[in-house]
Amino acid sequence: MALKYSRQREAIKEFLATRKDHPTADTVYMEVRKEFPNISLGTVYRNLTLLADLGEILRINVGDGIDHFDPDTSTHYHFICKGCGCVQDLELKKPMKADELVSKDFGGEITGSVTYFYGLCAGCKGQQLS
Amino acid sequence: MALKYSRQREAIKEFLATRKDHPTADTVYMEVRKEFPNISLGTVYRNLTLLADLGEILRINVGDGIDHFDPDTSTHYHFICKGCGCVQDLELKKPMKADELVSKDFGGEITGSVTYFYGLCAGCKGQQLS
DNA sequence: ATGAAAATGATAATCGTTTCTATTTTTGAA
DNA sequence: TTCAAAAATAGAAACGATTATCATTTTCAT
Repeated sequence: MALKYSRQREAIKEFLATRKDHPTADTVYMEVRKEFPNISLGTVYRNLTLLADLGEILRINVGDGIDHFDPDTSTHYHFICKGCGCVQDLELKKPMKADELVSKDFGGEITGSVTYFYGLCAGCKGQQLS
Repeated sequence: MALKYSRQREAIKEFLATRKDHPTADTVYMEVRKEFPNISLGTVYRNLTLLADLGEILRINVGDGIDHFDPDTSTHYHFICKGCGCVQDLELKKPMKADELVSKDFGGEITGSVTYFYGLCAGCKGQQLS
């Protein structure tokens, strides 16, 4: 199971690095296909999963039932627009220390947490009808 | 689109009310089938979706790709065990006011947020091999 | 250059969920 | 209590995202 180089995987990683909009596997497929016209959708899925397992990218679950991928693995938060469905990165005044908030009578062990924010993005908020 | 009574919907709602473990549609199906042997899986899905839309139950997305359902619609948090996959309710010392944390330069509007906690439940923590 | 290990493309399979349609229930009014 | 329209059902087919299969191609240490 030693990792071997592949041009397709490199193209997938490089494409994702240029995007801040958290594309889906299908979007990655459509774009990378411009460079590799007969890359397989299976190859895209396989490599996205591999990169996520290696910790080089993030797989995020925004609630639309489709996996999105994020090249930024640093601690940050996500906002999902209920209007257009777009996914944006979000700055917090101070990062939440979620595990410190948990009541002590919880018998298990907290190792992490994920928070998603919902609402209307700047664009959708502007074109709202009243 | 006026709502009409149905025994199946009532059975689904009643069954869900007895459970604190956030069952999936399939689990609900298996259980309700004991009372209605030829209830359809489609009926279960249709009613769970309807009840969630009415706000009588909660549809939760724990990251395993399967929708779970929660009869408790009050503000509370969820913990997902990485060991056994179970979903538990979680008490916080004080509820998070997530939207207050968002930086002011965010142009959109935050209407809500969801937080999931991950780790090992009490049971899985106990039987851990070292 | 060679061959084993890994990756690929193409396609089939899987699985949770939704949709379809003909039939049955519910419900309110005659 | 009948009756018919509206809503709900069972059963099955359809769907869409993802994963698995497998024969072929690519990578890379020797």
